[in-house]
Amino acid sequence: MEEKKIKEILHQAGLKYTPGRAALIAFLWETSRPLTQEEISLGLKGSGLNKVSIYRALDSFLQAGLVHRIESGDRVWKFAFCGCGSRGHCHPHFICRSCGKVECLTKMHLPEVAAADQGYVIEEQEVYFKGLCPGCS
Amino acid sequence: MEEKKIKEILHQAGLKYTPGRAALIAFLWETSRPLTQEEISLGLKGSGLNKVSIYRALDSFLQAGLVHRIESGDRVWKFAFCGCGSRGHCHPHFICRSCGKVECLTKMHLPEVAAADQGYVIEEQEVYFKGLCPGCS
DNA sequence: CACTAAACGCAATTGAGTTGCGTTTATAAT
DNA sequence: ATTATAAACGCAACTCAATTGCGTTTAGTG
Ligand SMILES: [Mn+2]
Ligand SMILES: [Mn+2]
Ligand SMILES: [Zn+2]
Ligand SMILES: [Zn+2]
Repeated sequence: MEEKKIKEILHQAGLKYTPGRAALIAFLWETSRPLTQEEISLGLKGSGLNKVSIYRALDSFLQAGLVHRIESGDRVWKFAFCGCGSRGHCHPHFICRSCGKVECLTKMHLPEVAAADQGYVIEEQEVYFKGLCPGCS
Repeated sequence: MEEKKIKEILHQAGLKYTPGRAALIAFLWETSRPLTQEEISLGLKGSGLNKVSIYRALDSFLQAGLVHRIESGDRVWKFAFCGCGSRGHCHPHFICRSCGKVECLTKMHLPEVAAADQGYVIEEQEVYFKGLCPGCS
């Protein structure tokens, strides 16, 4: 992603532009798959942020609706860039039980939620498909 | 739940009958809502199992398909009794963003999964609705 | 250039869940 | 009933992803 676009995204979210955040966004963008903090740290190598700063940047991105957060069963969060603006999820995710990889199924859209029982207000939904990915099946 | 039924469930799962496990199953059964280890400990008071033993019992129940496990966003697992036998989930869950309560939407059934892209094997799905429960809306 | 709030790095902390290990108990064979 | 054995249990110590505190640096504004 071009620096200009990243500057625009951060500015629109009311966040300061920093080299670390730019690298983080670019990396999430090009990977286009939910990543753990550790994967991000490895991917960014020296040019990147501190572990704590990665979590804090991702938190602010999450608040701003720039990323979404996945918990795929092992109590480790994964983060993916998401242009959709919604704070929730706009597509289902696939989780491979063998290699643990998580994939955004961006081609699929979540159905409009049918009104639930009386009194319930449904604001967002989260859908996971679990099984084996092409590499593992 | 009657003791006889619990004995039968445990035997069928290849697990020993113990007072602690019986109390655990009975409590999950009567609560019929996903509970954390801490909630279970509080609910069972003195008559119950040690924290570690609760986790170990729940693990074996999970393997046997007697319970299912929910991760509702705060990195704390919740467990609910589930007679359906499947190791996965047979219904969606509702998560209240205000009070944190989780509910099994047993009246709703998960749709048959449409065959995904080539190579993917979908074994189970997990569906969460997030919003406000009747008490919080 | 000066100012300020936001962002950052490091070290220490938190807490849900796990592991090791010695003891107890359910279950089935004798 | 007695014994044998594997499963279940309790306690203490541990793991490790994520958080917090705090002093320092930096981006953005004027
Ligand atoms: Mn996604
Ligand atoms: Mn349920
Ligand atoms: Zn895989
Ligand atoms: Zn609520």
